[in-house]
Amino acid sequence: MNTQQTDPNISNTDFNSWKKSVWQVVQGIPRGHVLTYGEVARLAGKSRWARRVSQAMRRKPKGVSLPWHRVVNAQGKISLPQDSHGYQEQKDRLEAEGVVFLDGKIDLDKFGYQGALDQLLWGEPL
DNA sequence: TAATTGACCGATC
DNA sequence: AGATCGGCCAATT
Repeated sequence: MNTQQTDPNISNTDFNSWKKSVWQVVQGIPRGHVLTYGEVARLAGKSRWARRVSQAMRRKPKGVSLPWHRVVNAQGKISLPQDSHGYQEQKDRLEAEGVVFLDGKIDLDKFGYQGALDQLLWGEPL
C-alpha cells in the first residue's frame, strides 16, 4: 500500500524494485495466516524467486518493519533450526495470532493462502 | 577483490 | 521413495 523505503539506511541497489512487491505481499497477509516463500514469490510476480524472498527476509533492510513471521516454508514449518532464537520468536508470534502448530507444523490448508481466501470470502474463521 | 553462501521451491534424476 | 540441481543476487567471508 505504501512504499516503506523512507529509510536512508536501505541499500540503493537492493530493495528497490521487486522487493517492494514482496513487502506488499507479506504485509498483506491477514493476521493469523501464513504464506510460503514460493507463494509470496509467485504473488510478487516471479515463481522462482522463493530464494530471493527468504533472503529479503533474512537480510531485511533496517527501517522496514515487516511481519516476517508470517512467512514459512512450503512444508508449513519454520525454516530456522529449532534451537535458534528466531524459531522461538516466530512460533511465539504466530501462536499469538492464533496459528496452531501441529507437531511443529502449520496446517497450510487452514492457515495458508487458500485458507486465508476462504476466511476472507466466507468470513468463517475456522 | 573474488568466491561462497544462503529463512527455498519445483522439476528432474 | 529420496537425492540432486537450477534459478536468482546481495551480503558475508
